[in-house]
Order: sequence, then C-alpha cells, then structure tokens
Amino acid sequence: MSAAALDRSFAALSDPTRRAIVSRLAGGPARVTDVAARFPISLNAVSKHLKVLERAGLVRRRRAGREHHLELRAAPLREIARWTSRYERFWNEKLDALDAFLEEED
Amino acid sequence: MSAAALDRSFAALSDPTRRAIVSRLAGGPARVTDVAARFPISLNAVSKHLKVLERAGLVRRRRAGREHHLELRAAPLREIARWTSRYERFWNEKLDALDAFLEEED
DNA sequence: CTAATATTCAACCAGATGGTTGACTATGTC
DNA sequence: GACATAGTCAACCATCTGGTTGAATATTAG
Repeated sequence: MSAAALDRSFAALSDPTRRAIVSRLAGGPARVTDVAARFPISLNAVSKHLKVLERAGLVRRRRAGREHHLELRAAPLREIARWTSRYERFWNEKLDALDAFLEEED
Repeated sequence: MSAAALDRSFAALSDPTRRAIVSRLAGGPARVTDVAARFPISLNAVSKHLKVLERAGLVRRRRAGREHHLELRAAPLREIARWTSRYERFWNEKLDALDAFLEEED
C-alpha cells in the first residue's frame, strides 16, 4: 500500500463522525440520508465526510436512481492493522516496563 | 479509550513523516537531533511532529540535561489495532464479493 | 566567561478541514 | 406539468496543519 493511501486512511479515521459512519455501514449498506439521520450535522456535512471515506477507499458508492447506496470497503482497515502490527512487540506493557528499566540503567 | 484519544492517534499517524519517526523510534530511543537527521525538513518541523506524537501518547520524552530522550510508547497503536479489528469480518475479499453479489440480487 | 550545542517558542504563510447556507441537478410521484 | 425527494456543488468561515525563519532558553565544553 502506498504511503499516500495510508495517509488518507489514517486521516479519514481521525474524525469521530467518520468512524461512526464506518460503524454504521458495518451494519449494512445505507443511503446518504440514512447515514445522515444519525448525526446532528447537516446532510451536506455528511456528504463531505462520505467523500473523504470514499477517497480513502473505505466506502464504495453505487448510484441507483436518485439514491446513492453506500457500502463499507474494509480493505484499508486491514492495511492499517498490518502497519500497526509491525509494532506489536511494543504493545506489551511488560516490555515497556523492561525498556524503561534498561534505560534507567545506563 | 476515549474517542478524542483515538482521534489524536489516527491523526498523528496520518502523516508519513510521523510514521517514519515511529519506525525510527522502534529501533531504539533517540534524541530530537538524531530523529531530525533522517528528514529533509527543519529541526523545528521535526520538533513539532514530536509534539503531535507526544500528545497522542505515542512518544514519551525524558529530559536529560539539554537533551530530550524520546522513546516509543506503542499502547495507542494497540488501541488502533483493537478498533480496526472490529471490522475484521469485512477484510475478507471473498466476503466483500459476496456482499456485492447479494446487493446485486435485490 | 565565552562559545557551542540541544531544543523550544513565536510569528508567519499557504493550504486543508469541518462546518454552515443557498442554489442546483436529477429522479420519482401525483 | 408540478411538486417532493436524494444528493451534490459552490462559496464562505474559523480553525488546524505542516512548513518556514528568527529569536530565546538551557545546558555543556573550552
């Protein structure tokens, strides 16, 4: 995955509304209006958020008449999980503590 | 983990320079100057990036005289992995294909 | 004491972001 | 045809971002 694509994925998910949209779409496809109904912001704002998610490849849109059907495309999430997993070794609290101890020593 | 903390973590990692800093610190602690040496931007710019990472809890700083020792704190990465793992079900390409098929049907 | 080193702070700039409102396009319904 | 519905586009605004340069602060070295 290109660095720019990872940029877009991380950036897209750095907004709580957009993460909530992802969560919503995990429950099944929806139209723009359906998604917007959940949020206290304007439909236009939701439309913009969807464009960001779409550009990051997290949402796919299919036009059906005047309605746009949105579905979750989770492949970028897998790339994020893959990136973070490179640092799994550091997640362990005990390892963190050991590192701290070793640094204290020198 | 609070939504705001997740916001900060995702946002911090949406920049390629900051991801490279994380990668650098995974190789061991370093001073600000050491980190900055790798990048074609000013030391000041790196200093700002470090502040962003620190605010997201991804970097811890210990002052030792005039030097600041930086170390990776990967706990926020674990939270990100946890968040993305909620959508593991959707990562599977075959499932994506199935979903597409089912939608085509109605 | 002086000079060099490590780092931050402050001001500035261009461009992105997240929100708004108002107008527009396209499709469906009566 | 007339009206309602689904959605975008465009302009605007305040704030954030990533970078710069120049000055300030602290610590170490000569």
